[in-house]
Amino acid sequence: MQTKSITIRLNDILHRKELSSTESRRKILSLFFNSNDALTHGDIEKEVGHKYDRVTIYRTLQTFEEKGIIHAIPTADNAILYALCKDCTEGHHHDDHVHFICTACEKTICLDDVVSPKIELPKGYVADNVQVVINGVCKECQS
Amino acid sequence: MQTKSITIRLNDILHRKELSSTESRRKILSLFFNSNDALTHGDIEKEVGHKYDRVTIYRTLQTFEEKGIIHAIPTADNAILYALCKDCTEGHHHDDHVHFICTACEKTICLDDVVSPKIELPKGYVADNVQVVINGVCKECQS
DNA sequence: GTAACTGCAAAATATTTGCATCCTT
DNA sequence: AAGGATGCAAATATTTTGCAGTTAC
Repeated sequence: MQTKSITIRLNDILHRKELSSTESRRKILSLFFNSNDALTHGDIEKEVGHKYDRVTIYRTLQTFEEKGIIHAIPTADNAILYALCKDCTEGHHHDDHVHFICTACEKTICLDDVVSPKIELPKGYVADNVQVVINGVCKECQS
Repeated sequence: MQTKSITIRLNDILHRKELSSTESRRKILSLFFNSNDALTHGDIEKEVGHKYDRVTIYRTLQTFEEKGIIHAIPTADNAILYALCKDCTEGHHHDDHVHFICTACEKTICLDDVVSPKIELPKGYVADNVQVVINGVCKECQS
């Protein structure tokens, strides 16, 4: 049975991060797995309706980010976007891939295979990580 | 007299963008000229105290951004940072330089001379603009 | 059983809107 | 004088905090 094995997988992820496997966490985590694009707090709230408290969603996203399950994507407007991490560990994110924001469908996508470039900085500056966000038109929206 | 010539310069910028030159706009614009790093709404509010209404600051920042006087810098936390534009026109920003966020002094700096790299995207994706935000330690904060 | 997690209430903070008044041109 | 800009009040939205009750392990 498909559903059961997914639940096991979610349990597994949570336990590896030393988080207890609760219904709300499994549900929110599954939303990320079922979505190709990044999600905001608002997106999640819309999806789950009043099933879970808004505060729980805030706390869950924060916990997931701290534990390296999801990462925040910088955007110029005020919404914090989150997406699944590939290889992040607690307290240390390795999301050195490019994020693509489509101006047509408004979706934000992790281009996991496109790594951030090395950038030559002026003398005295030391880079820790490089975040790249590209605006444009995505594959799906090309006419 | 120095002060007067600065005022003239601010007037000039505002008039070129077809904005009337008001005290609050000149003040806020001058803050950007006097700051090396990017500013948030909150920074500006702190600087001007209760001299101008909070709403005026919101509206001024929005107007400045629309007119291409300042640009918003994407960050992963919830604060929108603004910095002066170099060559932006109304409705079209050309801020293809790198932004540097120092993890020590927390300042965000426009590296105007470091341009965003060309990035090879997967088939079907078309880039409009490339935003690069680098976290690290800035020149001033190197021990 | 116990520590961790959630829901509820409420506080704190941030942002937007409408409208009357004032200022720039 | 006229249109645009500001200030104030208030509505709305967002995020945080404390605490009591519930759940996972």
